[in-house]
Amino acid sequence: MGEKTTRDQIVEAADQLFYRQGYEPTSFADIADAVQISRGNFYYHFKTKDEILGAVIDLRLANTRKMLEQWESEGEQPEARIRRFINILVTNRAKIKRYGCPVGTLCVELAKLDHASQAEANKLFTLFRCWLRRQFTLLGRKTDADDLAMHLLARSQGVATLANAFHDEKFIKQEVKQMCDWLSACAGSGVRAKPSVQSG
Amino acid sequence: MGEKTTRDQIVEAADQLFYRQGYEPTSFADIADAVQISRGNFYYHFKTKDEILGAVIDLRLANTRKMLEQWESEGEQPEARIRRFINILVTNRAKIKRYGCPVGTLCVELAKLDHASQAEANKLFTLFRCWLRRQFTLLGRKTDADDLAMHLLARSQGVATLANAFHDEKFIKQEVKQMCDWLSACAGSGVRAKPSVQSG
DNA sequence: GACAAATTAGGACGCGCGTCCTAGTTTCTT
DNA sequence: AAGAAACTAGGACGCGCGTCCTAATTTGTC
Repeated sequence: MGEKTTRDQIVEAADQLFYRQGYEPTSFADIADAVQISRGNFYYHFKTKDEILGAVIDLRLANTRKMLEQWESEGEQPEARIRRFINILVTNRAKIKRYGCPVGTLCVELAKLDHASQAEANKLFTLFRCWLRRQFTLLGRKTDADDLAMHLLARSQGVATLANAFHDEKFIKQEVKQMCDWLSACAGSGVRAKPSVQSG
Repeated sequence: MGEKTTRDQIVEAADQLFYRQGYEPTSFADIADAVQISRGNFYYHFKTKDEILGAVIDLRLANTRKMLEQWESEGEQPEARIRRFINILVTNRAKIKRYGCPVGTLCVELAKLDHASQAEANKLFTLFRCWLRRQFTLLGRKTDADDLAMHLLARSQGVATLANAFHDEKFIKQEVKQMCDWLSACAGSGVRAKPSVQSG
């Protein structure tokens, strides 16, 4: 029923803790405490810390895929879909202000640790990238769809990082508005050579 | 004379290691090994890990200040100065690809650790922010200078994060070009209400 | 050359970590 | 009801960490 398996509870608790504290600083004990189980029980489900990281990444990948598919199946125009992506920043602004972007901060940390799951975590970025690319293609920007996707990803990342550093939610809204304007211009301009310029 | 004090050697080694591995994952032993001194000697100069973090941040603040002052004193136009800022991404592209932005990644890590030196590290961002704001003001963008400064900071951050995740230097050059175009438009348009839109 | 101050070496400490084990309990299957 | 399988509890291990101490050595001063 409403009951979740112990394993799922562990993965979800780890997901939250990794987001809030980071992967390395989060200990087995932290997670076991959060789920209120013994470390022995924990060990039954996950033998190593890497293993649980893998499970957390898989969970995030699955959730992200689900979200993107839903956005795609709701019959909107590609422009509106991309706008949904941009608006995640606003929806999650409180958490972003406190903990940054869940994808970006994890990838940054794993890159520094030179961790084996780096590539796996980067798939989260790739997921968004490919989805955005498809939307831009549908928008008629065949030749530069990938550039536009990367551009938008980068801007979102930057906004999240700075909102976190300066603890500033207003900045998020401001930049989101600009990104939406940029998107409108993108959509209106049909096929072009490159992402080009905004005038300030 | 070429001889640096042990203390300076420690701080510089820590600076590098914190950048490459992150603060938490870097141990006293790592730093002592890099400088080839004993842990006891290390302890003579720095009693705690927080203390050395403070010294590293101070070093970065001093170096950054020096750099910005130099850019300002070399008699260029504000637009050219801002272009210098943007071009750090290209100059340091190899390191950024491997380790990300030294400022952004440190601030992200300290935020997750909820570390006491968080505010101190954020001064690095503030340094750039204020410097950029001044340049935009000189450019005639009095009313939105700070917005433009934040906008540029965010884009740089995003580019660094994604270049790191995707191990892509070409992306850096691409985005730098766009930022320079954006800057030209900024400079050309005189006083305006807000950063506004780029057309794709 | 003598004495103090600055510097260096290297080991000791307690703690928390990831990991692992074994014994107990619950749940499932028939 | 019985036996197997799934699950849980809680302690033990070795290691590396940040920290701290004391003794040796170098450097500076008169």
